[in-house]
Amino acid sequence: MAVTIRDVARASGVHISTVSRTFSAPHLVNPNTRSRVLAHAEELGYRPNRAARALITGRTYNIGLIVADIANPFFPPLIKAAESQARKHDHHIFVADTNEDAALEEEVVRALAKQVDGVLLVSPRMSNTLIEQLSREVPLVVVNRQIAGIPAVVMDVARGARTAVEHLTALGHRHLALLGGPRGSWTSREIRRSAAATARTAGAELTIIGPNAPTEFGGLTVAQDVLRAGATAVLAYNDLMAIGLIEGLMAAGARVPADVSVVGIDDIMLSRLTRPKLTTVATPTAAAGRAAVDMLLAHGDDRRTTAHIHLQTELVIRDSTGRGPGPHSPADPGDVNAPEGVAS
Amino acid sequence: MAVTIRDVARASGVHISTVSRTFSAPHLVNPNTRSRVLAHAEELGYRPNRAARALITGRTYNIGLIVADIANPFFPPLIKAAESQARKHDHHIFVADTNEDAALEEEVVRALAKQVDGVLLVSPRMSNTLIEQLSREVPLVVVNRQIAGIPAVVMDVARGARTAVEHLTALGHRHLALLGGPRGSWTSREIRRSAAATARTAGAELTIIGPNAPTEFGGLTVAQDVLRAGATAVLAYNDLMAIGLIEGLMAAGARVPADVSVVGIDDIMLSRLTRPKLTTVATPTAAAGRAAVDMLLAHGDDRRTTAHIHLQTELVIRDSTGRGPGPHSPADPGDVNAPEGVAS
DNA sequence: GCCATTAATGCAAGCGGTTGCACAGCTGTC
DNA sequence: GACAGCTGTGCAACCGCTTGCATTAATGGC
Repeated sequence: MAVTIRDVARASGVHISTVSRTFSAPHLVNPNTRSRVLAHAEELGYRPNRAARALITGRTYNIGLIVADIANPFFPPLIKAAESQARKHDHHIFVADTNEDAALEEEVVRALAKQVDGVLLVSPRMSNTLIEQLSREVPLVVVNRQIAGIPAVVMDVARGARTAVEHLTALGHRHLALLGGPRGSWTSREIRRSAAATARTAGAELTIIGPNAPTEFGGLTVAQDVLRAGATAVLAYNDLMAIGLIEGLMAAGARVPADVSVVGIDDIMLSRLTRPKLTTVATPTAAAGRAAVDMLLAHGDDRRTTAHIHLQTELVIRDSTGRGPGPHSPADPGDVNAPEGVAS
Repeated sequence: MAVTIRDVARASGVHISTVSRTFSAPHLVNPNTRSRVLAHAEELGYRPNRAARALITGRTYNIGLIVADIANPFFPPLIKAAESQARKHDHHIFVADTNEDAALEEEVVRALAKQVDGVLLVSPRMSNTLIEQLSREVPLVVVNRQIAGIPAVVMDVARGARTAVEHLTALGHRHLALLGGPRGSWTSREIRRSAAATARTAGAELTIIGPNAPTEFGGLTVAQDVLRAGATAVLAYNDLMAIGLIEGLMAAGARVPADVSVVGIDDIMLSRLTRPKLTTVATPTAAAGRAAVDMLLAHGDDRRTTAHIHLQTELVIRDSTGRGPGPHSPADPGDVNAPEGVAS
């Protein structure tokens, strides 16, 4: 049915090994022969079977990409960038969604291991130990997690969280809440650590709420907790939770940002479009996707590339944060509230 | 390095064919032998190499999924559902993003053909002829396109467009605009055909604007065209364009829905969260992803499954549509505008 | 108790390629 | 003109696995 190397060999009157070399070691074949073979290959529509090739060479030209939830708007830009970068290097991408389930992550890595050159683990939920173990079975690049000896791309959320908390305390907020992310999230721990340290320095109180599902619903359901805690400003694990929280706060009669300020993390497309527009910490997701693919492909060359790439984050101030009850720092503009802010 | 069938055979003291049969034809091997082999396989961490198996059986247990733009929020829920459904049947999914480029679609299908059992072509931009040709090289299931002889999953956008236009004319709008989608989109043509027919029946005028990029920016840039045309209601090819259009209209000083009503299509998550909340035609994207995978997997059994599955759409009335200048149908509630509608 | 079945396993070819090695023909050197 | 050294190609083994066929042992019918 499909055209194989044998068909091309027969048509060109050469041995299959010559056809093989025409594609994988062109300098070893006579230019005349080569062009004849290429012509016949073209005519027959021949394409080397990558799986067959991989059987011998060990290179599949495939990459596995494992994410917690494709439908979470944080991931698609990363997937898109990774796919595009991979294809630039003639690689294809397997995408798997683990539904925030650590056990499933392990299973999928193992299932994919044999048919990929490496796996990108984005925001994994499983333990470091397990990741280290898996990295002995298949080349791994981890995004949003730091593990000694494992190549990683991390976004500097700690700095992002610090900037966000400083923004809030500068606005005069003295009682902050932090909505934690899912259990097992390195990012969530980083944020908590950094936010706690920054709040302490600023002399502000910080109530931790969570872990929570990193979804709109996860934010929606803790609105009452935030109000009950008496916080006037909230930093959420991600934008989705921040948006859900705002919905929940409004439903409870609280105004954002007049009564409660909310900051998200990620700067997903949504954040510009909700009302009030969300103040958030922008994370370079596309760059992370590209960098992770690059690391994985470089990995093949020198075995022990265990570098960690750090990507900067940036606070984007929009309309969901405003003055708190305390004195605000004059350095910070007081009227960050948008004129088109939601009606009170 | 990796453990192969030979390692398991050696450990179990049987021939490799017995190990092979233990996994792919268990009824042919003695229960005692089988359990012994399984025990050793488990212990060694053996997993059959799917690529090697595929070489002989022709079944890869992989599926290709080709979309125009992963970052377009319409696609992720579909991808997620397809991936989940595929994994339920022990298949993995290659995801490729073609950036709305028809030529790239063809290239990717061909590149993937040898290592998948079939390809899901979601909202393809290439020609029917080319799709027919490709379907002779690899099993294809098309989503959002109808081609005789090719299995397809289509969402009934024609009906959705009709319902949307009827909604608008019932509100008293007499001059409508339609924002077309990208060139090559079957959905876009369906919408146009249906909207035109419905508008004619209702005696309303319909201005067609497009083709356009199916993005927020694509909607934003045609806001002026809409105003210039004098339309008081707009049906957009998708929610993203509708949202961009609303931004553009507001920037130009027009109020939504007071001056112009806007209806989108898709009901992406965003649509509930923007202000005003978007009236839109909900399309069953997750169901489409599942159905497409099911069709592809069934395809293997009886060769000529060329059924077309039709999925229903539904108009979701929110806050972006309101009364037009003409008489409105009493059957239609007049006060669809939300109380929290954007300030005038 | 003999023969035809049947059950369980081994053997080996082959899926579509790659690659180390052998070999033939040509070139250039002395 | 003999020989070393290329260059270009063919040969055959092999990657990890499946599968038709052969082989052997055990079973059952009469």
